[in-house]
Amino acid sequence: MLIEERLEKEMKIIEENKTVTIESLAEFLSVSKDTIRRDLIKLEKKNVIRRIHGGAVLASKEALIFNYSERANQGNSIKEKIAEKTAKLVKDHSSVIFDSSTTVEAVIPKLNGKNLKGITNSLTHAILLAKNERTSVSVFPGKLNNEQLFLYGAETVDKIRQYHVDYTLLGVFAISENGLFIHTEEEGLVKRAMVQRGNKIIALADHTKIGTTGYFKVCSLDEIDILVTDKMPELKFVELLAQNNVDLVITDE
Amino acid sequence: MLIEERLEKEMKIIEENKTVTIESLAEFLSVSKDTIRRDLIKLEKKNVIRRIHGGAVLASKEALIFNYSERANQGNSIKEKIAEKTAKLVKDHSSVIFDSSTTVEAVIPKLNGKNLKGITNSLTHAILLAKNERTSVSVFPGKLNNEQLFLYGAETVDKIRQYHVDYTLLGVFAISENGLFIHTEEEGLVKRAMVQRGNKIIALADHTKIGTTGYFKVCSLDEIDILVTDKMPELKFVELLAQNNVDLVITDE
DNA sequence: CGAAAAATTGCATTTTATTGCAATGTTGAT
DNA sequence: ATCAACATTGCAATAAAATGCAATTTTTCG
Repeated sequence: MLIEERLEKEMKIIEENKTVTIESLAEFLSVSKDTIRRDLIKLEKKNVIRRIHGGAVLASKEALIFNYSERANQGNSIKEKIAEKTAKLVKDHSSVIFDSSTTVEAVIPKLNGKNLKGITNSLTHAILLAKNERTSVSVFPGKLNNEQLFLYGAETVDKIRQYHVDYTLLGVFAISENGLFIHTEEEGLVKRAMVQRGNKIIALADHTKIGTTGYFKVCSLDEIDILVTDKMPELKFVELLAQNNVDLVITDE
Repeated sequence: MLIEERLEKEMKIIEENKTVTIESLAEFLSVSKDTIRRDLIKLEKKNVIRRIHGGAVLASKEALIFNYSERANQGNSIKEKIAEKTAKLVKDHSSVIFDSSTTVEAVIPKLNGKNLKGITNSLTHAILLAKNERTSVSVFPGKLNNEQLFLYGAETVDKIRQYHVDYTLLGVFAISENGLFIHTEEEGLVKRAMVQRGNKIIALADHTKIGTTGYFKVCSLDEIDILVTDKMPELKFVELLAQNNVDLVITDE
């Protein structure tokens, strides 16, 4: 049986019964409990179930909140690797602004266990942050983008200006010698304000985004402190980063 | 049996009887009193019960609804009926403040199709509102309650004061001749500000909440305009509402 | 096609969680 | 104040979860 097929069967059973034991699933599907456990971990990562001692329950409310079609293809290893490295850069007991990108979102679960003050304009990020009980979360005000669930507008920008934090985590749409770019002004103005209010600016961008430009300029290269990416960029760009005092963190060794 | 299942059963029993002894729970569920004690500690941490010598009592009706019975009697509950009636009171093309109660949450899907400006301090409400494409949503800033995902604090209250809307939808914990009450100051201060900034205040309360009082006073009766509930209250209370110019809307006919 | 890389799976081992019991400390009704 | 009932704490037995490992299967390339 294909794994996907098995996961679907498991999901179906949990949906029908609201709860399930690992024992019963293992027996019903004729695989070991270990396999069931690993399956349930996968389902939990998609926020469709909640694991509990001895089994799992349906995560009805979570399911409502998170949009799975987008989130289903997790394990996007580039993003996960970047997230992993980034999480290590964030010291315990610090304050962090999280911008509303999906790369930044991937960082949040990796920060689990740290004592943080998290501030964000993304509703989904806020909910993920709230799962770490050691994190105190604040949310900026603003108009809500109904699709992507981030807050924006003058209110958001004004509020950001009242904060000052240790780190700003910035998801990047395009980065080049001309600076960092994003495709909408809406988000751009917010990101720009976030850059100005962070002590250490950490930009996250996979290699496909390096050397490209976009519509709205968020900031110039010298305004960021660290760039986390998956592959070593061209020498020319590496030198450019050095000239602008940007530390480069590469996930591939 | 899974622990979660046992906790649900315990909760159900407490819900029905308002109070319970450790002895009876231990016997009924065939586990030791020690286990019951530990379970009750868990439930107490979730703020749904209060432990007392020899047993436990229900913490508050509102807290109860937040967590457990919500899942159990989904469907045609009292809450749904109240939500249905409430939605009809909200005119198209109006602005609405939604407070963070689950009763108010139930109203949101029923507003689908209307052109609204929605403003809320609840992340889950905001996400539900965003599903209606004709609704523009704003979110108040503030500190996030990690359990129940609502925003609160001075920032929230300050921001509310900058708005003025056609309707405020208010979930109520207790209502009586003394006014409207909620069990935490955290939420109370926010609700109080919301009442002051709405043109028409619609309070939502099932019959069990009428004639009771709580810890923190949100406002007095004359500050609300409409009360939506499921059963006709005592004549005395109906008269009281009339004296305070509160319209009464009943779901049961 | 076919070899190398990656993923999957079950098993053994270590770590953590749950539970009941006993010893000791507290509470509260009379 | 007293004493029985209750609560708390530490402990040991058991069950489940996490981790590491090796065998097997599947996927990915040239």
